[in-house]
Amino acid sequence: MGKPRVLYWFRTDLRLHDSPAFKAALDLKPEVLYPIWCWDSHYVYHSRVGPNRFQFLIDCQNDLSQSITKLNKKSKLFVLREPAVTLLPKLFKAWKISHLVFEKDTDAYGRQRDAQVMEQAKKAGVEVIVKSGRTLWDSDEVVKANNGKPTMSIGQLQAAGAKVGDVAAPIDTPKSLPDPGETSLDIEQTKPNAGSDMNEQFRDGEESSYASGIAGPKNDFAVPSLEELGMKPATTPHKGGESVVLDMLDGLLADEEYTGTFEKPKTSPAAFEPQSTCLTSPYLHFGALSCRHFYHNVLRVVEERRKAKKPVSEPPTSLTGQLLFRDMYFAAQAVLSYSFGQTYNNSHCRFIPWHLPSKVDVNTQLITGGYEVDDEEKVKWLERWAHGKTGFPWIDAIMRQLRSEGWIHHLARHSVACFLTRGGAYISWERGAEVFEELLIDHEAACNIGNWQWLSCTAFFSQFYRCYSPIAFGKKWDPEGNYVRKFVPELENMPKKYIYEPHKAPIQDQKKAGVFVAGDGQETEKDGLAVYPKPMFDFPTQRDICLDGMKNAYAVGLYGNDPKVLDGTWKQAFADNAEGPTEGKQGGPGGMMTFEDADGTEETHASPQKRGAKKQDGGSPAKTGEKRERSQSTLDGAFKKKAK
DNA sequence: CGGACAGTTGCCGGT
DNA sequence: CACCGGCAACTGTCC
Repeated sequence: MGKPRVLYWFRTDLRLHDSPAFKAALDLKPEVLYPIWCWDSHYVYHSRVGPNRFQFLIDCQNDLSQSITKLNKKSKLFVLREPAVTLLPKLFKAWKISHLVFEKDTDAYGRQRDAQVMEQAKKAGVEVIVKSGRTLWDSDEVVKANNGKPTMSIGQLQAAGAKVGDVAAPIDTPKSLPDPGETSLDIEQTKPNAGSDMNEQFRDGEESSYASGIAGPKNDFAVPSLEELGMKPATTPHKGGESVVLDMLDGLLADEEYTGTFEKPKTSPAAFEPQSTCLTSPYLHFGALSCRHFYHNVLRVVEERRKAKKPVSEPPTSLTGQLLFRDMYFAAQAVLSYSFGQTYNNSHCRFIPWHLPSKVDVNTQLITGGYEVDDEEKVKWLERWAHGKTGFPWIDAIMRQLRSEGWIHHLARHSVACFLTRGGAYISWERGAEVFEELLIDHEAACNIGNWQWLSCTAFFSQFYRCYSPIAFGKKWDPEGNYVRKFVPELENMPKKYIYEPHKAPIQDQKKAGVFVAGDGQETEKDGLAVYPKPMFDFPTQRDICLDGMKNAYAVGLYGNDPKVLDGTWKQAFADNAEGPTEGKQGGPGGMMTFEDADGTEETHASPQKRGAKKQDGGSPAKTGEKRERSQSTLDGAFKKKAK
C-alpha cells in the first residue's frame, strides 16, 4: 500500500490553529492532502441563513484558503459545489482517496450526514478519522459524565467537564502542508434538490451556485459569492476569517484588565463603536477561532493577574465562563438531538401554550418550519418585532441592529427574547429562534435554542417574574438614548425625556424632533416628516397577562414529551380563556388548532372570536387536582383584572 | 421527607 | 454609585 491520500473535509472548523482533526490528517504523513469544502444545499436552501452570515462564511473560507496557499502555493481550500453525501463517494474514486478526516459534529443534522458519509467511506474502503474539536470537551463525553443526561446548569457542566479531564492544550498551527493531488475532475455533478427555498426573502436574483458545475464558473474551486447565491449584499460591518480573529484576540489579551476582570452582566448592551463585549462568537461558530485556544489564553492572563494579586473574575460571569455555557448547550443538544430545537417531544422543555405554535409532522415528530395562526394580531406583533417596528424604541433599536449588523449584545438578546415570549407578546420562542437564525452572523443552533429556552423560561431558567422592561432596561444602560438614536434614526432628535416612550411626547415636541409617532409601522413618512409607530400594545397589561399565563402553565406542569402534549389532550388541562390557543378539549400536537384524530376525522377548534368566554371546558385535571385548582384561581384573578 | 439554598445579568425605591 | 430588601415567588439539588 502506498502513502496515504487524504481528503480533509472542512466544515465549521475554518482554521489552521488548534485543530485536532487537521493535525490527525497531517500526522498521516500523506502523499497528497486535499483541503475541501462541500457546498451543502442544507445550508444554501434548507437552513435560515441571511446575507450577513453567508458573507461571514465566505470571508472565513477565503481567509483560510489564503492561509493554506501561504503554506503551500499549490494548495487552497477547494470548494466543491455538491453536498458531501452525493459527492464524496465519487471523489473517493476520482482522487484515489485512502483517508477521510474531519472534525466531529454533534448536532442532529450533522450526525445524520456524517453517519451516511462514514457508511459510504466504509463501502469504498476509505479509512475515516474523526476528532472532537468544536468544544472544550467532547460533548458526548460530557453527556456520559453527566449520567447520560443533558447538562441543564452550568454547575452540572463544570462537574461533568472536571470528570472528563483538563481542557486540551492548544495545538500549534502547521508550518507546511503536503501538495494536493491532481484536481481535474471527470465526474457528474449531482445537483441538489432545491425544494422549498427558506432564504428566498434575501434573494434579488436566481440562486446559481450549483449552475456551473462542481468546480464553479471559473473551474477553479473558488468560494461562491453572494451574487452567485442571488443574495442582496451583506450589510454587516463584521469581517470573518481566522487571521482577523487572531489579531482581535491579540488586542483583547493585551488588555489584561479587560480580559481578566470581564463580567458579562456588567457589560453594556447599549454600547456600540466599540461594543462592550469582544465579538468572538461568530468566529467560534465557524471555527475560525478555537474555543480551547481562546480558553487557555484567557486563563493565562487571569492566572498572571491572580499571582500579582490583582482582581480577577470567575465563571460563570468571566470570559471563560462564557465558553462553559457554550459547552453546556452543545452537550444538551448532543443528547437531545432534533428534539432539542423544539418543544414538541422534548423531555426537558416545559410546555407552555404560546401563540403561533409550530406545526408538527406527527409522523416524524418534528416541527415543520411553519406555524399555526391562532390569532392574526399575533402575526402582526411577530412581524413588527422582527423588523424593529414595535413602537418600543429600545426593542426596535436592537432588532434593527440585528438585521443590519448581524450581531447584538447578549443582554440585548435577553431583552428582545423576553419581550417576544414570556414578557410581552406570549409568542412561541420557536418563532424568535427562527428570526435569530436568519439574522445572526454568530448563529450557533445549540446556543441560540438554549438561550431562547432560557429567556422564555421553558428550560434552563424559571424565574419568570424577573421580567425585562422595554423602557427601564434600556434607560438603565443608556439614559441619553444614544443607542436608540443610532439605530432608530427617526428618533435621533427626540428629547431624552421621551426617547424610550416617544408616544408620550406632545405633538409640538414630536414636530420639533421631526417625527410623528403614529400608526403601526406601515407608514414611514407623512407630510415630509418621518413616522415612528405607536407601541403595539400596552406593556404593563401584556406583562400581567404573560405572568398569569406563565404561572398557569407552570402549575399545569406539562413537558414537551408528555403524552398529553403528544396527542393533543393537553388542552383539557387549560381553561378555554387561558392565554394562548387553549380553547377546546383537544388540539393538535404542539398547539395546532386543527388535528387529525386517530380515527381520521379532523376537528376544528374554537375561533378567536370565542376567546374570553367564561365557560370552562370541564376537562380532566392535568397532573394533580390541586395544581389545577391553583391554576384556575390565578386565571380567574387575571380575568377580573382585565375586566376592569 | 422537608427545608435550605443556589441559580450568569429584573425593577423599584430605599439607604 | 453600590448595595439592599421587597416584590411575590420559580425550579432543581443537596443535605
